[in-house]
Amino acid sequence: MPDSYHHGDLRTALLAAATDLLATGGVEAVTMRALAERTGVSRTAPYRHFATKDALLEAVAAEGFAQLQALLHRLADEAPADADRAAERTHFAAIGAAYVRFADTHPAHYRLMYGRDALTRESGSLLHDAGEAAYAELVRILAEAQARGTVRTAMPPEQQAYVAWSLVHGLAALLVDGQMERPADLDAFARSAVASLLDGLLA
Amino acid sequence: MPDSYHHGDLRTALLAAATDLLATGGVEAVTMRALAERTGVSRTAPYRHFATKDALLEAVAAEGFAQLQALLHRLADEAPADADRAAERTHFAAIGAAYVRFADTHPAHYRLMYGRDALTRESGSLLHDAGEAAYAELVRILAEAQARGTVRTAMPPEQQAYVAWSLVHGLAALLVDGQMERPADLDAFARSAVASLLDGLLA
DNA sequence: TAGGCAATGTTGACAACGTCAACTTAGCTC
DNA sequence: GAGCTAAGTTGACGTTGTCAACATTGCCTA
Repeated sequence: MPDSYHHGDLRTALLAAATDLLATGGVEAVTMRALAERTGVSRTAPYRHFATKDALLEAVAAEGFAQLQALLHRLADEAPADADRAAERTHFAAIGAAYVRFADTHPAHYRLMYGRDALTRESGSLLHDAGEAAYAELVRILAEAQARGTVRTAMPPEQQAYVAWSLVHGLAALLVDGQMERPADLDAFARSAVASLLDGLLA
Repeated sequence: MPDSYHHGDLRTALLAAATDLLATGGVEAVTMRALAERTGVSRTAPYRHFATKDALLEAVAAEGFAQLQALLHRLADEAPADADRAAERTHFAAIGAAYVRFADTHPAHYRLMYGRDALTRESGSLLHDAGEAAYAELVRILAEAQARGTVRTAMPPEQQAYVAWSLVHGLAALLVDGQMERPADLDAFARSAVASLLDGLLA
């Protein structure tokens, strides 16, 4: 029912529009008014669905984390059945590279996910939980590998996960923030970086 | 000469005030008007010294990179004279931990340094050069170790530097963005993370 | 089937902010 | 001392986030 007084599903439309603007023009391009115009609605209509602009951005960021988590989950399930250590190592490297590729594909979105003010990140918040879930996925991956016995190390999986996460996130962040010269073969570079770390963790 | 029409050294005062506001209330607290008030000057006076707010923030960020570079430089020169590989490993780990500590001590400043829009990061800009210099410091550290022969690896130092930088930056970023639960002993955690990576790079 | 309530959307207004234009002041040079 | 220029001031404007008051609709109930 176009042109009706009520939109139908403004909330979803807003998130979609925000994601779009984000990809096109960065966070700065995401303004309440622009969103309203894009969704064909008046300036303040979005406030019926999001208390504040920050809340809306938080929801967008949370969506990003959900996607990322789903990606990791999918890849984790593709673990080689007959896992020897070398195969597992390669598999991990592939996951890490996929993580970096995600950031590389959605740079503005990725920045938003991690750039939100730390204050809006209190426990129980949408964003906190979404980020936590993505991290848990990493922990799970490492814990399963330890349980299978292909990977043995002194560090508990939670700690390992932080270290591994730091590496891929750092790589992604430097790339996305334009701080790093883009390697000729990003995928290969990410793989070898993760592989190196893995070798170290297992030493 | 207080209360005089001319301030004397407004540019410096502005940078100091900005750094202060940044530490106190985050980037959001840094507004042109607040800076003017802090330095006892009218709203638009800052524009005599910085063409735009972005330019001012860029200068603040560049100062941060300079500090970070100086820190790394100082630590690099403290390399153990009779370097065997174990000592060198410990030394690297200490540098990495210091890097993380820097971010932890000046969280908002650190975020500003890396969070500037990639567009303002063109070659030749203040910020670009400052970041580049800090990175060059890392490359130098690793190149010297390779030259001394204590560290041997297939990767060229520039690439190694990116990997190492990714790890410490990732750690710092996760911490500063409130995404990581703060480890009980941050310093020890950072050290062991860097040490693990090193082991891997040398394998 | 009519009435009413709650959800959703609209218009008008405001304050904060970045920034431009026009004007003023002070210090230094010739 | 005259005057140029760097540095500072006031006034104004457009953009943005957001509040308050009002309008419209869909749906639930009597």
